[in-house]
Amino acid sequence: MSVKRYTIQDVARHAKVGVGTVSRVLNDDPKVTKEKRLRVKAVIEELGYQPSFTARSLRTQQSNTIGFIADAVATTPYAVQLIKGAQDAAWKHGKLLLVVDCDGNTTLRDKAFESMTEREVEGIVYAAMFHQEINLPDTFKRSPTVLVDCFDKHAHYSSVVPDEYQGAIAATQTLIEHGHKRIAHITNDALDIQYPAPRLRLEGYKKALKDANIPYDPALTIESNGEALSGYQCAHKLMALPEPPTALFCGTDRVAMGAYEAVKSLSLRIPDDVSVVGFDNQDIIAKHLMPPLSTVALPHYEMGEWSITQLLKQPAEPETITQERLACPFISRASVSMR
Amino acid sequence: MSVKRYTIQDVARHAKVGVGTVSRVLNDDPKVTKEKRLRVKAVIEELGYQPSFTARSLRTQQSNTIGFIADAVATTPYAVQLIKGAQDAAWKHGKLLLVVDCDGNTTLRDKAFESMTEREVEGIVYAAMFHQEINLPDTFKRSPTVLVDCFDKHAHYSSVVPDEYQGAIAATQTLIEHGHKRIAHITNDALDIQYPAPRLRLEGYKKALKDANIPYDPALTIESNGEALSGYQCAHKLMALPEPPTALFCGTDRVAMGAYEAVKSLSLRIPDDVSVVGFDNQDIIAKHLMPPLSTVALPHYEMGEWSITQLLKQPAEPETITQERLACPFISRASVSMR
DNA sequence: TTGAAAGCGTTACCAG
DNA sequence: CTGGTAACGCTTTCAA
Repeated sequence: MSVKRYTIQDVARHAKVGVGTVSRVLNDDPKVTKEKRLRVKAVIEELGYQPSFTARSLRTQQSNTIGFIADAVATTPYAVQLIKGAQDAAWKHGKLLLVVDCDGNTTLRDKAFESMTEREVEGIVYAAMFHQEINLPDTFKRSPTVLVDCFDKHAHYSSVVPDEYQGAIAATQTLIEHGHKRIAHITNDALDIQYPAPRLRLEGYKKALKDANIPYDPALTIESNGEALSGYQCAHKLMALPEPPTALFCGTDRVAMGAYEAVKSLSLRIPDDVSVVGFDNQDIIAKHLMPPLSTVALPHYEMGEWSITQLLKQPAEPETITQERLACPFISRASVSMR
Repeated sequence: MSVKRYTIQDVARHAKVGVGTVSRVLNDDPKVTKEKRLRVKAVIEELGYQPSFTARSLRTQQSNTIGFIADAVATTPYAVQLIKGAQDAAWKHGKLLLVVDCDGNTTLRDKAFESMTEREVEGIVYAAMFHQEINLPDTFKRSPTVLVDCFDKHAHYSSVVPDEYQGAIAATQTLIEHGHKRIAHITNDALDIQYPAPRLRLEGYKKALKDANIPYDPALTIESNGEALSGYQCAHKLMALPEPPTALFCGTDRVAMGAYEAVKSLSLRIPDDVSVVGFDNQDIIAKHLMPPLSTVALPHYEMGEWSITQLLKQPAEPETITQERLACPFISRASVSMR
């Protein structure tokens, strides 16, 4: 299978030049005569020579490799976009990603970190699979690291998270602009637990209401666990209210999926009788629901991209720790209509 | 940020031994006196010394790194399981994965391949995101390569694909065991295109019917494009038949999602009035549909695992090219009931 | 502009 | 058992 590899020596010998010259050709050093350059390139071509990245790394002390540690890819489809964004950004800089998913296992996480620093990665991005506070051991400070979809209590690392608050405002505002006044909100988790997403989404919802001078009616916000079944139940409760909502702002697309089921079971139509918007933009749900679901997107790809960009400019300004919030765009499909 | 790294020389000096000894300690070479071993270990600890993987790679000529090229991760949530399976298997052997998603772009794919061989990866796994035939340039033969969820026309590489045929048999059989005789099949793509999945699933369906002595009724198989809306339309056509089916075997979970919608719009109940089974086991759909969807799972995690295992045993038996088919287990949820 | 030679941090061989 | 030293394949001085 894998053939014997030629070395720079072989190339030098064949081209009858010194290794230094070959190296210079490889690195596009201008001070090589055109003639030798051509000769060397010809030999490289002929031999199918490929420089050894390892040797180069050792010599230059840079690996052109970045570590990507994912928290719990297994349970979420978001990871893909996150990795993709990071990977594309890395690729643009000629770097590759070493990916490991530690699946919530902190021992594995720390070992992965070690394996990566051993390989002299130029930095590490640590990605959680949903917005949360995390606690990294101090070891991580030994390598530039940036956090994605999570943040460190003590703000020791740069981080990027979705702007849930703004996203919720956008969703609610859309509903308001469509003439809705009784807008319910099904939260995507119990509010007494400490995840930021459900809380921020609720606050965004309230803020949009307030800005539109619509009084906040506590009866219209109801807690789900983020799953479809729970969404179904919540929507039922909501629609059974003396003065039922005309629009449902669901904390999650999955919840929206359940809500769809509920309003349909009541022989009501979406969006004619009730408008619904989700949160997360899980393609597979949002696009395939009938009608397709308007929702707000989590900027996973962008967060992945941002993390690498941030990492790569870190050496220049090592002490700049940035906490970034990226916008959650509203994706308009067909589940919202004029009241 | 990243601190100055100590070298093996530093450790040797501090411990007052030769570098060779330190190296031996690092590699658990038994012939080192306990005393020196301890002393060296203490110094390593004290200094926080980490061996340079790069230097080691250069010297030993092995990178302990495997390349993973994904075809089009972006459009599918399956990728995650695939990567996870591969990564877990690699990790067990002390290897890490260099991941790049080339998004269907063959130029990018070939460049990624090159970047990887430059880094002297020990092999490459190339993963398509759905079962298909592919065509890799000859360059790939320069490194041990194994194919996942796809295969090479000329069988130049080992490959692993899901056993769609067996999966379809399992699904259909389950329906038959539940007393169904009029079982429809909504294919998950036009059958005149050359993807293997829809064809094999159809064949499995026919085979199961035949084994149960149920005559195959062409009116009961109908072509969808694999999407929910199409599934909805197909299901409607099917249910409008003079003698409508009592069970729907959908070529895709998404199709099943549409089919659910259709049967519900007819005021029929699942599974009481009609049973439905899907294919793919897309958690996010299958688990959250109401009722939860019985379906057949694609063995993505296992395929990922298999690919690495295969790769790592390749050097031992370089000429063994294996074409593997992995079982698609039937996942029983709540959408099938006794007739 | 170029070739020779000195490292980069390991491992592995070779004396001792 | 151990220390010294020669590679591994490259980049980068340093003279010429």
